[in-house]
Amino acid sequence: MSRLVAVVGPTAAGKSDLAVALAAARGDEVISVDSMQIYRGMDIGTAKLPASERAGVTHHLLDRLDVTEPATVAEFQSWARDAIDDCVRRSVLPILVGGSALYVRAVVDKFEFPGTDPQVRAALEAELQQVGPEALHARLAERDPDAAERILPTNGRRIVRALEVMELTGGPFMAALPTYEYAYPSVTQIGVDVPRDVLDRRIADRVDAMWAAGLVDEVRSLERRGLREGRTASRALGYAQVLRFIAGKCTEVEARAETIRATRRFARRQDSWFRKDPRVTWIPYDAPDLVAQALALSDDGY
RNA sequence: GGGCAGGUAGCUCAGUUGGUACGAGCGUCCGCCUGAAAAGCGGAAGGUCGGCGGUUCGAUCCCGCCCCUGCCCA
Repeated sequence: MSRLVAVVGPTAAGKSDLAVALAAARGDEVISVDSMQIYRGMDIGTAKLPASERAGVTHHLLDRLDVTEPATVAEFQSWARDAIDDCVRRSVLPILVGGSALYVRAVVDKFEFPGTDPQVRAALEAELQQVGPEALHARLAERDPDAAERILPTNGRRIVRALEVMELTGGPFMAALPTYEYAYPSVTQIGVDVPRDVLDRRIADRVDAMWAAGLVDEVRSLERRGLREGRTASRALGYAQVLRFIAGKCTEVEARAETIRATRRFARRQDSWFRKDPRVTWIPYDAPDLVAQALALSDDGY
């Protein structure tokens, strides 16, 4: 019987600290479910907990990829499941911490990804550039009306993926998320609840702190390691903006302001994603007994 | 005291040669999302067009006065 706990919520809510506290309390381990902390060298901008603040708790799935390597959900899913199995085998409770909502669901829920093929993908993407999303959408409508119905004609990305899956599998593309169904016998999802105005402030403060901590230098050195060519890594909040600044496309002040704006937007997207999941139990971020409450919830699985 | 520019959506600004504000970007709110998800995409709500008076069938746009902001002159 494998149990697991997941700490979720928007960025800057305090998930990492809570997860460490939970793990430290019982000698358990943390599994990071984060699409950007997976990158080596992306530390400041991803608010990766420094080893010194991990209280000796083992963290899985940090620093796995090079900045030039693309990250993908499907791949991450299998890594995370391996990490979970590894913990379970040793009778350690895996504590997932994740702000990447789709990643969390892909790990925790029954979630299967059809394959992918670089060739097919590249061809479709080239075509998207050429003819635009509407034309591709029209084609999708012929071959898979249901999918076309669910995907807006302006969303090139999803249209390409749908067509790719069709070519690969010959079957239709499930253009909708699966129902909530855990892939493990006992899962506890704990949400860290922060009011928006407070969160907005925390985000601004954190971005300022990142700048003070040397984010710009971090990006410069990662740029030398190919960050700019990294498909996913180059898009990370803060990194994308600093890259623009370094390229002379905006001022440093603008880059920082834009990072704050973009992070807030992101936090709202995360929030609406996690709020939708009725299985999440929310705890106020400033509850004096936050850790105790979370521990109690974690025990419900016994 | 005089001159000039300006006062239009929460913010920065377009615009109407007088006929119900086509506004835009950002922000805000809401939603979608299956191999880029810290990505990608969509929808909505916001305005007595600085105030008062006048001209006019009708003024945000014309006239007068006033208030506010910035710059210049004295």
